[in-house]
Amino acid sequence: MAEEEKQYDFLTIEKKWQKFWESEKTFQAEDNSEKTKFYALDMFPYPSGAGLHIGHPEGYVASDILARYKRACGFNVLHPMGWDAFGLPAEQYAIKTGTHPSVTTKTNVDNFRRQIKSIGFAIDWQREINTTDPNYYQWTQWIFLKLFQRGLAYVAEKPVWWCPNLLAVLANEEVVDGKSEVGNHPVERRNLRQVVLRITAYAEKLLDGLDDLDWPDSTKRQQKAWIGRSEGAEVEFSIDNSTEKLTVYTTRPDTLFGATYMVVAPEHPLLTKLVVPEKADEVKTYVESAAKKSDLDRTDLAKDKSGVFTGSYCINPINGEKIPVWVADYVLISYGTGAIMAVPAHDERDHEFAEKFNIPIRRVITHPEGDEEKEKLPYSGLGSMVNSGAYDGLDTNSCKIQIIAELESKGTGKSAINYKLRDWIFSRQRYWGEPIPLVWVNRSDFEKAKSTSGIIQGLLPENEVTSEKDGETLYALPLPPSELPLQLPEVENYQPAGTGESPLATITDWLNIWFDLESGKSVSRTEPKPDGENWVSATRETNTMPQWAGSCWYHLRYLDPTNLKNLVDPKKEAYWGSPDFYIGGAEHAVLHLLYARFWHRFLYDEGILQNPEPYKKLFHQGLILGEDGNKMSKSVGNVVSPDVVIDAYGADSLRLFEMFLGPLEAVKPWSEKGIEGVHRFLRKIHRECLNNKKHFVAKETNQETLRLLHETILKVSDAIRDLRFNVAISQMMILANHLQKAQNFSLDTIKSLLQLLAPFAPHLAEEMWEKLGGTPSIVNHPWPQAREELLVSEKITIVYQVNGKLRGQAQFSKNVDKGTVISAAKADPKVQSFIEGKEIVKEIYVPGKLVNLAVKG
RNA sequence: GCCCGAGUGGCGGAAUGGUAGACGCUGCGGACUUAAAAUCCGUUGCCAGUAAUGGCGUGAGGGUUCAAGUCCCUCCUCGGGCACCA
Repeated sequence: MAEEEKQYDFLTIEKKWQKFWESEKTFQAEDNSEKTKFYALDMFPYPSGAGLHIGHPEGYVASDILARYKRACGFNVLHPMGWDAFGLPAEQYAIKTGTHPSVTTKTNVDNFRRQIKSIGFAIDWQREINTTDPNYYQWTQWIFLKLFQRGLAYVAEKPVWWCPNLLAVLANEEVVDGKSEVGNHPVERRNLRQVVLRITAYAEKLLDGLDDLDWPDSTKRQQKAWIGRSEGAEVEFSIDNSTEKLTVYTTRPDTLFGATYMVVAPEHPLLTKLVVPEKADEVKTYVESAAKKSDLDRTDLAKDKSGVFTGSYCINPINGEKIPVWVADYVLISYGTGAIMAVPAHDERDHEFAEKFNIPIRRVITHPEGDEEKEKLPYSGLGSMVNSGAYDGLDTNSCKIQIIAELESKGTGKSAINYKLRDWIFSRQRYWGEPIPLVWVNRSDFEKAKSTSGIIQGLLPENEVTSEKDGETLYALPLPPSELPLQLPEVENYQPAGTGESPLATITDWLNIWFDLESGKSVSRTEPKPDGENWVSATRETNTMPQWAGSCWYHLRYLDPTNLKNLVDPKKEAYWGSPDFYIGGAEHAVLHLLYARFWHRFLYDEGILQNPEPYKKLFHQGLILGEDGNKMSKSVGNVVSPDVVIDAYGADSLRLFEMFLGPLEAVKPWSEKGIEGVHRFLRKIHRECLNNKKHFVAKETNQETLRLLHETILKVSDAIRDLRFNVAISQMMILANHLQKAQNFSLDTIKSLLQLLAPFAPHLAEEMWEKLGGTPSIVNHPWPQAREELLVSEKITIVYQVNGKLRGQAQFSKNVDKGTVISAAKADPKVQSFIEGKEIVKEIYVPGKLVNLAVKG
């Protein structure tokens, strides 16, 4: 019987406490609380069919430890979970099997929820959200309409990745090495009608906002590079024998005297006017071949530059020099003005091009240290100006300023700022996404909408949004909030239209509607036109939103997940604010985190939120690799499922080991043997807790035990705050090993250890806490406080070094003076053998730590 | 090519400029057991030595310092990001 009781029956224990937490609502966050809030957020998962693998919980365990720790410290903690459930896999499964994506999604969510619950997180499940729930996505649509109203959404033909196999347009991030990320199919470029969000309008704000964020430096750097701000000038070149002007953007106006040719991108609007008749055929062939190349080909061939002379010349505004204009695909139409002045002496790309086509290379900057003649070109650094007329002798930076001033005074240039950031293509030609709540009408109905008083009138952007369809210009009208959510219609076939339109384009009774310009109501055109003069014929937008949309604002919905009137109640938003801790993979460093910042800042500018930034503190957990050191993947067959691990060792062992594996941010391999180690540790805790012969009720009497306990409290608390969970666990192991060896120990001691352990291994901690007479839940008991005065012992060990090498040590009372220690060190026989016959040049004493004798000879 | 980050035993990893290798895994030896499992005890960086002990050791080389895994410079390897953005 005794034997049986000592078994660590983790499966029973874990189930028991998960039930307890659920029925007692232990982790329910309070909306009206006097307490300080703590909001821990995980990047919510896409519920795939494959279920959770061992990497998913890593971040969740980390945030859970913080959540439980903060709770024990008296905070009102919010730790929610939800599902980013729109996305391609469910849609592709639907195409294959005809199963509605919502069915697949529900199955997958149920499985993910079961798995996550089995790990025992302190999650407030009453706040669970799902981006595919119409009650959720109506607010995603609502935010879109706000963006539309403010002129931040428009429609344009955009070259996008088209995958003939998936029959879908792919986002850049879904294309890896010229293949689709899903399925690895070839992709090509195609111009398609897209809804676009004007994120570039927020470039400056998104850049500036980074400074105040407590984020990993590398992530901030990535966002900075992605936004890619540069300062320079726009310079206007007149075209010889033409009234047209060619404007270029350059970051190096100082090198203007070194411009020996110009380049326009193949797509440049002035190109046709620049080409002289003799060159027409050659240029036409070149432009056509460039158009056939994808961006990938164009960058792949970066090493081999190509281009054609147009036959035209520009006039350099600074010196009147005539310089030839070329067309070359190393200049991108999408950046700057799509044209450059080429300075081969001081730009690597221009240099390569000039060498290939024998264009003159003129140095205008000397290297500050260089022997001018021997110096290698291109040189892109700073120096002093030469061959630059009146600017000779100036340093690069002042030359920049003065040349811009001269151009400005002549009206042929001005300083300018450019960004690499492009507008965000926000539409997907797919079924399984949020429908975009716009309808399209003809010009006269649009004019009528503008002059019809009613709800629509007030929701129109300042500049109309138009789109060409079958030669006709259509005008976008928004649905009013009262018509949201615009739900996905049922379809029979999930296959995209194949024309580059989504499956929604094939559902004519959903697509074609009567639309009331006054109320924004709509009915299918399969019905008779309703009475009233403001009903017009319209078609719905058939694009759906990208998966990023739902995740742009989910951190807000957790604060108020069931609110039907507002995206979030302002009072709740004021209390909870933004997450105090946000954890997720570094793969989202740019896209998700930039898009979410954009939306959040926009909502802040709209006065809906109190704070401009969504995620003040961000952390990326490192990847967990397979036991073989490779990335876990089905094809390699090294995937470890949490279900299997929990079955064999329990959720507590899983949690503990994921944290013990190494630093949270590090990439580290899984190890089956390793989890046995932490499992043994838990068994040891279990055994020591139940070994009541060793327990006594009075305060801890063993000074060493007491000291070690408080050292452990201190170290574990610090380590949790610093997210150094592996170190925290090591320290608890040290204490557990000590208790195991001790004759006996106080109940206080072991109960304190259980409290420290509770955030890591909550089930076992609860069970043992209860067995030792504590009232559950353990998280409701205040976190132990370290008595630091106990950590200063009466006796200190001082180390003797000779020339920095350890040669002995001795114990002293803690108030010992320098002289005593140094003489003791010199008297030490071992130390003596190393200083004998040598001259002591220096005596170092680090109080309480060591003596170092520097000797010579 | 450019910008980051990281290199510590057989392995995962610890170390406010101050005793390198905590803690865990593995291996080895032992206790308990009829035996095994579980548990416990000891040991485990390398070289020399029976041992005491000594020498060497944090990717390589140099430097700063009484003292360097830690700071500085150069280089190598690995990982991540960007990559014709003028």
